[in-house]
Parts: sequence; structure tokens; C-alpha cells
Amino acid sequence: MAGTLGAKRATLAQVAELAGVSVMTASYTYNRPERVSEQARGKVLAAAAELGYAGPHPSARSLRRGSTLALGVVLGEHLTYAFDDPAAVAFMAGIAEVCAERGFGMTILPITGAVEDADRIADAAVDGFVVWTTTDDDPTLAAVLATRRPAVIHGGSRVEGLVRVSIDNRAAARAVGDLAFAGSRRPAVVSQPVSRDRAGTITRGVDLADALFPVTRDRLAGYREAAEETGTDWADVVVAVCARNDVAEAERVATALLTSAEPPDAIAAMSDQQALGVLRAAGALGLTVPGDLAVTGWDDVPAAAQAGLTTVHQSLRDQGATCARIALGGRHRSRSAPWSVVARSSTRRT
Amino acid sequence: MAGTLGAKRATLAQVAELAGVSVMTASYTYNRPERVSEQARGKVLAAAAELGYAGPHPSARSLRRGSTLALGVVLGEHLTYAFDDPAAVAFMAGIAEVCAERGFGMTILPITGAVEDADRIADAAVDGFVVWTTTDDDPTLAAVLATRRPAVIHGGSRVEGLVRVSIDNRAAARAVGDLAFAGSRRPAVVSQPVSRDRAGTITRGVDLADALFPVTRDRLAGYREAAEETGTDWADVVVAVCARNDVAEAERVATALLTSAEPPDAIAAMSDQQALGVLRAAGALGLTVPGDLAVTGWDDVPAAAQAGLTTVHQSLRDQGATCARIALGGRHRSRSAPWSVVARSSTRRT
DNA sequence: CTGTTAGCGCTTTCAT
DNA sequence: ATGAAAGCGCTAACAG
Repeated sequence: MAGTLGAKRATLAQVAELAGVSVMTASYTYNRPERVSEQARGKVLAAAAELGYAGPHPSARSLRRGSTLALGVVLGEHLTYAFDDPAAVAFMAGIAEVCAERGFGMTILPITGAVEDADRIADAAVDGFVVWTTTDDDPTLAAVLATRRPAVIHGGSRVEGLVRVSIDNRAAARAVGDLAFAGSRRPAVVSQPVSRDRAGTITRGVDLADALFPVTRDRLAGYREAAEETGTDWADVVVAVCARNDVAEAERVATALLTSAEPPDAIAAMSDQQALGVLRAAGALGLTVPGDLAVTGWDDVPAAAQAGLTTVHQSLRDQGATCARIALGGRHRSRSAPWSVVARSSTRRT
Repeated sequence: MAGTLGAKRATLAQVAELAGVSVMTASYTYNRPERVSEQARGKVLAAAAELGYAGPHPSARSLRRGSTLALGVVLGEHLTYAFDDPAAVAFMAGIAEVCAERGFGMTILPITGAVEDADRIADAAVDGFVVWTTTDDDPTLAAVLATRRPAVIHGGSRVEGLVRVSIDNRAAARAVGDLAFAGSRRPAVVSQPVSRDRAGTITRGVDLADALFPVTRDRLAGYREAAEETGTDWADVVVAVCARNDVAEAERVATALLTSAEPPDAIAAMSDQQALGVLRAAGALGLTVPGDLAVTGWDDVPAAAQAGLTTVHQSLRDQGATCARIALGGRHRSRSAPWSVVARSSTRRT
């Protein structure tokens, strides 16, 4: 329960008293054992054992020390997302790697969408933050910024004062879009949310200026270029916006698209999860891939290779590690991360 | 970097001074806004803005408050394991769910195997701990216990003073082993580590008393019963111990087993990851499943269903949630979690 | 090697 | 509605 840390712990002063030494000797016993005589050390440890002293109080210590030895991780989405989404998991693993290497803990902060989220960020005992993709106007960003602690944002927004680590989403979308839409006459996009409220819609020629989610915006811009390259007007390209990044929703949306009056013959998705949902929908409808439908994903998670999915490869793990290193290490430059397109069997040969 | 939190932050006292109010008024402005006049509030906020005051210092606050609003998670393994292993991920997701619900952060502590691990556990600013499977003698357990904070251990060890959440591993192993070994004449086991150093060995009739890892020990005991049920002497059952819980190593080990002079016709593994490796090995050798080889896994991760793997189903997610609830909520009873055997196509019909 | 002094930054009394 | 005092538990900085 919440109060346990402060409950009836013995204090260093009590230990010192019982041991018959000064508080500092007791403190040294824990922090600088070499500066304490064998004898004093023994007395302190004995006293500690007798009182059930659990060691220096962590909060008191970090107050004194001025650092917490923990890195905060903020997911724009609900907390469990971190573990449910494979791309997020890879990103987290990269952060974890760096934290482990430096002896830092990694504190995942609970984001629920409620107003208190900001308070929790402010109150988190961490030395810096890594923030995972959000909208430009995410309240979370303001909260992180307000802490004035070093912070790195992944992917999304360009925020004054926050270092940013990301791939060039527009260029990558353009590149994978070229494959997705090659020889297509009716290209479509299955998109991640464009803004906080505009989910679950199917429209044509989405206005890019409307897209609050920068990652989505950049990718749409790339897909647009790719579509126009094939001679299709962006105003004719159907964009289906999913609320969540999961297989099931994408499958539903894709089924709707593919059974409509003018079914697309190519779908560029924004995640492998979504693309897998599209493939499933196509399979259920008896469509051949890439014959009837070309499909592309994003991230190159392990399942993408198994499914023969053409996709954008990026190492979210490396990006996570980079974010953590910057947040902990005080570098100050934003970095553009590497990416590549992996052509597999879900797209038409060009 | 480590020192940033304590760097040159403005303090509440400075803000109060600049605002021309007492420190308490400034404090109330942040914690009990309703007790402060509109005017005072305005002055404080203005002063804060001018000084770039980032809000109350988290460590100072939790020192005062006596709680940190964070739950510590200790993985007996290397930190990144938490994100690399699907079973661990499910477990973590359950913890995350409960933390989010209560507004707690979740701090994953870096375990590297070095001696400092214990210090980091002691020094972690968390109100309680959840520990993920280890050996009985894991130094990590002693460190957690020494903090005297509420702690829950998952799966493995029975430790005096730590609440334990687990399924009945012996019973479950017995049940799935019955399926694995049905009609088998040469049953074998692909095992997780038996003890800290005994990895990568292939032996017959492992002495259960040797097994320091309680989860492994219990499962071996169950498999033993199942093997003996079919009339096979435990001393004849080959047990291959893998160092790591991954597909690749299991595949290697299984290949060795299956190409030996007396290849097994049934393999009970200790995780789905391992079982998938075994299936891969069988496939590569042109063996039919379950005709030539019956295989069972453990955990029932999503990939198990896809592979038609007979396995033990348990909800690691629920178990994670239960652990977190106990660690945060002060319940005191160990709990036996539910499990079931899911019969699929990788075992012979009985 | 050991001890004294002086806070780290904040908030809980208990006044006013 | 506001404030003064006291101290949460610990350790850096200096003596001795």
C-alpha cells in the first residue's frame, strides 16, 4: 500500500544510537564502508539487524543526491499499450538495454487520458523522460516540458525544447508507397489516427493540414506522393482511419473497403499490425495477394516476415536506445534514424 | 544525466519570496488550490513562471509523504528479457494495468547479474515489489526481502515473508505430460534451466533434488509422473536443459535429440517458445507431428494456437495483475492461479 | 577513522 | 485565508 515505505521503518539515527556511534559512521557503513573501522561497522550492522533497519531511505537519498537513477517513459497511449503492441515493445526493449547498462531503473508512467496524467508526470521521481509518439497538442508533452528535465520525444512531434528521434516518415512512406501502389489503379490507405477525435472514418483525399498526429501526417504526405506518381489524384484516394493499432480493427475496416462499390487494388497501411489485418480480410474474401490486392505494412515486426509482407524496416529498438542515451547522457541533437524498405511478396513486382 | 533533477531548479521558497507570500501559501497553491485566494494564487503562479519553477520536487515530496506512488518490478533475468519474452510481456501487461488503474508508476529495475543489483533494489524509490521467477537462492530475493517493503513473488520460490502467486506447476505438468507422452515409448523433456550453472546439458533421469529453480523442479516432477504412467522409468527419460528460453536454442537442442541414436517420440517442453523450436527442428528433419513426434509447450502464447500446439494455458496477465494488486493493496495471502490444458494437434489423440 | 553542522525541498501540524 | 515552526531521513563538507 501507499504508505508502506514511510511506515515504521527504523532510521539511521536510531541505528547509530543503538550502535553507540554517530549518525555519520552509520551512514558511512552503508555508503563508504572502507572509511569505517571493522569494529564500528560490526556494531552498526548488528544494531541495524536488531532494529530491522532496511537500509537508507531511497527518497531521502535521492533528495540529497539530487538524482533518482531512474528514467521516465511516457507513452501517449494507455499504459498497457507498451506491452501489447510489438512495435512499442521493441522500442521499450531498446530503452531497457541502455538503462540496464547504466544501472538506471526505468519508470513507466501511467497515462490514462485523465487530467491527473500531467500531475503524475510532474511528480515522477525520474531524471529524464522519453516520450513515445503523440499528437502535437498532447497534454503529456506540455507536462514533460514543464518539468524542465531532459526529455526526448520519439517519432512524432517537433516540440520546442525537446530533442526528437525519428525516421523520415515522409520519405519512407513515399518509398514503400511506390511499391504498394505500383500498377495500382485504385490505391487506398489504412491509416492510424489523424487526430484525437477523427477515428473510424473512411474518406477520400484527407486534408493533410488536419492531421494533428505528425507521424500520420508525414506518412500520408508520402503516400500521397506515391499515389500521384501513379497518376491517381489524392482526392480520389480512400483513407480509412483506424482508432487503434490492432489487427482486428484493420481487418474490419479492410473488409468494408474491399466489399465496397469501388474496392481498392492496393492498400498501404501504417503498421504491420494493420497490414496483417488487411491480409486477413483479403484472405477471408478469397482475394489473391498481390494479384487482386497489394499490401504494405510498417515496422517490419517478426510477423511481417512470416507473412511475406512488404514493409518499412526500422529498428525501434535502436531508436529506443538512442532516446534513452540522449535523455540520460545529455546529448542535445535530434537524430534522424535509418530505415529501409523490405520488398516481399505482398506487393507487385516492379 | 544523473544530476539534472537537482541542478539549478528554482525552489518553492524562492517562488514564495518573489511572490511576496509565505512558503506555505506557495505550497498550497500546488497542493490545495482551494485554500488559497485567487490573488495569492496568481502571484505565486506568476513568480513560478518567472523563475521557471518546475513544480514541487518529486523526491522531496515523496520523502515527506512517505510513499513514492511507484511499484518496483524485478525480473530475475536481464532487464530486456521483460520485453523480449512474450510470456514476460503478458505478465508485465497485467502489472501495468493495475498500476495505471491506481495511478502508480511501474519501475522496472535493472538486473544484470552483478553484485550491485542488490543495491539498486534497496535504493529503488518504490513502495513495493513484484518479483518474476527465480531460483530459491537468487540474491535478488534476499535484496527484496531486506527492503522490508511489501513484495510478491511470481511463480517460483516459496520464500518466508514473500507472498507468492503461482499455478500448481506439478499438477499442470502432470496433466500436459499425460497428453505429450500418451502412446510414447521414448518420452523426453526440453527443460528450462535446473540451476544457475547446469545449462546446456543432456542427461537422463535428472535428480529433482538438484533443481534449484522451483518452477523447473515442479514441472519436472509432473513430467516424471506422466512418464512413469506410461511405463517409462524416469531414469530413462532424456532431459535436455536449455540455458535460455528461446526458439533458436530449443531448435538446436531438439535437433541433437532427434538425430541421436535413440530419438524421442515425444517431447514435453517448458515454454511455448521452446516447443516452437522443437516443432521447427522436427519440420526440418521431415518428421511428422504428432505421428513421429508429439510436442507440448507451456503458457499458450498466441503463436501456440497458430502452430496447433498442445500446451498449458495460464493467464500470465491475470497473474501479473494479481501480484500488483497484492503488492500495492496489502493483501497477505499467497494465491494459486488457475490453469488448464489446451489439447491441439501436436499431440496424439488419447 | 569519526563526529558536527547544515541543509536537500517540501509539507504537516498548529497557530493566527 | 495565511503563516511559523519543525522535521521527513539522509549525506556533503568540513573539522578533529
